[in-house]
Amino acid sequence: MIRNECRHCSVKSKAAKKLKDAETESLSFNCALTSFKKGHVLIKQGMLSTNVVYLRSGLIKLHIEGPYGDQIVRIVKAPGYLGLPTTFGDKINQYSITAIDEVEACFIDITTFRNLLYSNPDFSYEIIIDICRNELEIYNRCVNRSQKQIRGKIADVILEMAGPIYDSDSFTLPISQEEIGNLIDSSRESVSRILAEFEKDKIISVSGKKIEIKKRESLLMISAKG
Amino acid sequence: MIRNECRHCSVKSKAAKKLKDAETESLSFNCALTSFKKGHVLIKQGMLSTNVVYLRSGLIKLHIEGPYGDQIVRIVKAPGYLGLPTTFGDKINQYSITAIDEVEACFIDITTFRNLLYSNPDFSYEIIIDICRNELEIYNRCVNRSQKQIRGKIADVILEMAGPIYDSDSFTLPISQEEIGNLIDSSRESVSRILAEFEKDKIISVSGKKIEIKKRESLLMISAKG
DNA sequence: TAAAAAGTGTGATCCAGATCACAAACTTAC
DNA sequence: GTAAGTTTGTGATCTGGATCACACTTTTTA
Repeated sequence: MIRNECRHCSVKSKAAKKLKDAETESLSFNCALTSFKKGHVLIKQGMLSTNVVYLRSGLIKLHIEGPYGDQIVRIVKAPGYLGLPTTFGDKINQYSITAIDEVEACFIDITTFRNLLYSNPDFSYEIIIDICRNELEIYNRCVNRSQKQIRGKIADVILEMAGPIYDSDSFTLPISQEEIGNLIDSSRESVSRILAEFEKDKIISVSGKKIEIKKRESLLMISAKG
Repeated sequence: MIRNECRHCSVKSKAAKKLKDAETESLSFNCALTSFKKGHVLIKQGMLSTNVVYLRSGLIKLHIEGPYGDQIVRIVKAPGYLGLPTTFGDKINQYSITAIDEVEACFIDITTFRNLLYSNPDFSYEIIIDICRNELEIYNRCVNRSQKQIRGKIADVILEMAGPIYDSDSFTLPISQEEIGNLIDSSRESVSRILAEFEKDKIISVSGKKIEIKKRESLLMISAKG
């Protein structure tokens, strides 16, 4: 399963540029870049964790088992770090991370990760920026989830898949309709009905899990009007 | 309005201990600790921001104007930093921060704040821990908001007020019923009805905005069963 | 301290979307 | 390739909570 060794795989962009300076030593570590297939659980809610996950490629879902079943909080695309909160708090994972696509990732020991943060301000800075972005994303998602109705939320999911996630108007849904329901707080049946409706209105075409956007403007309108 | 000068007011706990060492210089800055009264807007959605806010004391609400009105994302108690995302992203505030209590805060220039992060790993580390905690909080809030029904959500609000926020079974609600609605995604009328119900069942006693918890176990039960 | 504005209580009505109940299609596994 | 499991489609019914409507109370303002 292991594909190759991934030296400094976590140190990218600005931080990476500084690898030549005095701090190089403390930034060096090896981690095994491993690939996992769809469905693999990288982080399991309720379990003790001693690693941060660096997601090199692929898609994951961050989901929480709530009082009434599983809820997908968000879908995250590589690259990025996962499981940071556990690095600091009580180390029991508060959520699960599951691959919803073929995924490449490596596990970085918490201590190594902490040293990295301490020894490299650029790295810390990047992490902070990253988490802040997440924070904004989740705030907006919260507002959308509660203020829009199903049609608008499904339009959003489709646009997000086409846009940030797959970068194409034609893509294969990486999750089931039930999971879409868990992502937008609605039932499997409603998702099915709305998708059928969109298809009937020639806004999208559906064949199995393949979706193609036919009228992007319509989706944008539906998304905007709540 | 200015109460006093607040040297190093942002550098607390571990980071503060290191003030004597070589990095002291870069950590030194003055900021005016100011007090604001209830309703004062510290950060305004849509406006350009060049400051991070350090909240020294008091309570604020973080709220977002969505497609269908204002939604309170969360209520935050001092101490802590506010408005971090704006420090990095496009500098346009994505949300508003409004005092819902008498509040003491100071504004730290973004550049100063960045230097602080760069020059002090302990400080960066604390900030990361802090943001991670927020992240978890907001994830859980998301799940609760969508999986529980009104009774459960109101029970949660009351318990949160009594617990983390005021540390007493008897407190004065810092927000209106309408705002509680905006916090838990429900209407003003429903909040009113549920509070009346709780009072009738002798779970709480209400007089104006004063609330006293009579049967904490009942609230916990209501919260738990969704 | 009176008038205006903001906040609250409570009934009556309505509706988006959940839930139920099956049938059909698609995926795995042996 | 057939049986078992999983995912989807679609009607019929039900319901939590929104919305409307209006009286009452508390707070703010001038």
